[in-house]
Amino acid sequence: MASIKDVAARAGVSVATVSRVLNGHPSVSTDARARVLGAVETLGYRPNAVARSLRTDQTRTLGLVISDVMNPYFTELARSVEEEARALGYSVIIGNADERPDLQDHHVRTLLDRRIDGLLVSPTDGGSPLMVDAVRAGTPMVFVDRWIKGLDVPVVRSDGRAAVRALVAHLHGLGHRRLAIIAGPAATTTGRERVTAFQEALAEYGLPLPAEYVGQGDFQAASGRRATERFLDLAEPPEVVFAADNLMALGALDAVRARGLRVPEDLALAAFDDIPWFVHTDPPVTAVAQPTGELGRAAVRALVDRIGGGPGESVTLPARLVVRRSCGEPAPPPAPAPTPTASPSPVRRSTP
Amino acid sequence: MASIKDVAARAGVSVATVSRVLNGHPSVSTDARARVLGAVETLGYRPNAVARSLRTDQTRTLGLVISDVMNPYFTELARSVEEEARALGYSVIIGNADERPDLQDHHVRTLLDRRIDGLLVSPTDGGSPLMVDAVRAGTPMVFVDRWIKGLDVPVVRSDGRAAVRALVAHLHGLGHRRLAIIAGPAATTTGRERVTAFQEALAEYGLPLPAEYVGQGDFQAASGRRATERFLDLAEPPEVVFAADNLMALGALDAVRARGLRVPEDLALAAFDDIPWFVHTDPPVTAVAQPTGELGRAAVRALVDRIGGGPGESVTLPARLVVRRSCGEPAPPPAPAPTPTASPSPVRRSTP
DNA sequence: CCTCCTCGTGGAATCGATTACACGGAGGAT
DNA sequence: ATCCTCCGTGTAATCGATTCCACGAGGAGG
Repeated sequence: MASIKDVAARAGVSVATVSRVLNGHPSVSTDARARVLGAVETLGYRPNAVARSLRTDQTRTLGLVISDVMNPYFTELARSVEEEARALGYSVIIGNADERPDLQDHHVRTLLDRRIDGLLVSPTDGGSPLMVDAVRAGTPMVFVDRWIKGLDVPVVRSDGRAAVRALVAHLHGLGHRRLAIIAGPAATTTGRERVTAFQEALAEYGLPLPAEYVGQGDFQAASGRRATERFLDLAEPPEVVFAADNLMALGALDAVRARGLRVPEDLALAAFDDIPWFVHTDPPVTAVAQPTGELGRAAVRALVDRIGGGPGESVTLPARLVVRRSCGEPAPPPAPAPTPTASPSPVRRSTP
Repeated sequence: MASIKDVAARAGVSVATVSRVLNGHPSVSTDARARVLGAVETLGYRPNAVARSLRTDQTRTLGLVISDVMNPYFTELARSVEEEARALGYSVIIGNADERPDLQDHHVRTLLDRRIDGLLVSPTDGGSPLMVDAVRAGTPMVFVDRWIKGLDVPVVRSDGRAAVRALVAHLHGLGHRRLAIIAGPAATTTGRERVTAFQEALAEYGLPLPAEYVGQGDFQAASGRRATERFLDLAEPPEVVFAADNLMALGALDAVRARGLRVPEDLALAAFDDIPWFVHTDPPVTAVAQPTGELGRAAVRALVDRIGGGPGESVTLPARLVVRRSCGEPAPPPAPAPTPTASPSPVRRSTP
């Protein structure tokens, strides 16, 4: 592989001049520039990013550590992050933590070793010492979706409270009174917040949330299934199950089907996180939709701002309710337009 | 951030000794080793991977360029690739080409600039000059799923012919005679192969595949929708549509639903690539399942072998048919076991 | 005509590691 | 007692870029 020396030799100039041409420095004669460019062309020279990074102490790379790539929500997040980063001249290295703190640490460590310029994290747990140290050591970091308390790190996330309130209103309007939730891990902010939001919304209608109506899940399909089975075994099972993420909703669907029951007739179902597949399930699933793409882009912008020495502002965007058939709403009439029915429920604009 | 010099100073040894301790060289006294390890600990030192890569000319990083991260098949592939790579001591940088040759080139170029040790590609098109040059220049490369003709690069993929034959047998047994296919882009091997396999299987039953029963898609949902609409507009529409990937199957489902028709009563549906969601769609979709995880792992092993100077053997694994309800098969009775019904159709072992 | 700037250029230091080579001392063989 | 081998260690070159500094040439201004 040709190096800058080869280019310099072929162009009859010094490596300094080659570097200047490549970096657009003004102090280069037209003649020298042309010769260098010619040599670059004929040699097919490409600068070695490793050497460049060592010297400049920047890699123009961002790290993204997410909890589960197989979760469509995070897949979409990763995609929007990469797009925005590319637009700003950065590459992204994705680390998949699979909801495992040890794997999360592995990826954070590897990313740090590679001297990425900044780190985007959706923490799996309450915060490992490693991550805390990295923040203290001054690694530019931004949390996305989930976050860790007590760290001075910008957070980019969505506020689902209004949408959850709209969901409860929708359910209440359909006559449902016994509502249950499958919670996420208590170690994650999203795991706790969604339960709180649900509980608060229920309170507005004078509805209780008994302990046996709170299932414990881990954001994976299997746990949603187990929790739902437990609900169905109750002396007085709930009429509705609200799953705190899309995979657990899938597990719930499994559980209902395995017993030969039907959604929504025997048990209604709603989910946090909307994904394209929910349009095509049997029945289509009512969900709280996050502005995933926006979140990813805002997170990258905040991180790049931090890297540049800025404050890196936190951003909170509102989620919205998407009503489909899984809670008992009559199906929309078969229309030429196949797009999912957006709910007419109130949608509040964010204030960052 | 502490460097090797700081460690050397604190331990009272030279940088060479520190390096030797870190790399497990035998020629270090127990005393020196202890002091170095102590200094590493107190300073929280971590070797700079950038500097190390520059010197050793290896990054212990693999590049993976896939056609579409939002496609669950590729997501799963990426995940298994990362797992196997991690087990072998490598990191993976994923590039998402979004089925766009220019984006694919962008990622290949970036990856090459970063001096990744090897490249795993599922080519979007017939092969850009960039990729051809990289191969000629000696970049260790392995194709996975799709490949490019005429290059001496190992290919890890699955052979769907037996499964497609089993599918056609299944359809024929259900009485279907007018079978259509939504093909992938002709520029991809998988786009062409799946049509050929389908056509050959039809021929075995003396069934034709008229030109108007071959829809042209691009592996994205929208194209599946358009192709299906065209089929439905035909004077004599097909009884079955076979989509060459899962996203186009989703589009087909959309199209059928948008007309107020039903699957499988009005139009049966089958797909190439099985994904977890097909169990939960309305109706559950019959699909040809690739051993995705195996493919990812085999691809990594082949690539690492190449990197080590080995030949990097090609691998072909058989796909299998998973029968569900979208073609008219009666639903399996609601049983406690929720796992998808595996077909009893013949499965051939591969010969690499 | 001399001085001073500006401009284009090259030499060399530098980033943080790895590693070839040299060297001094200890221990074994003769 | 002498020589040869290891062994542990340090010095310094090296990877491929960027960039500070110095230097010579040429033009402008006095």
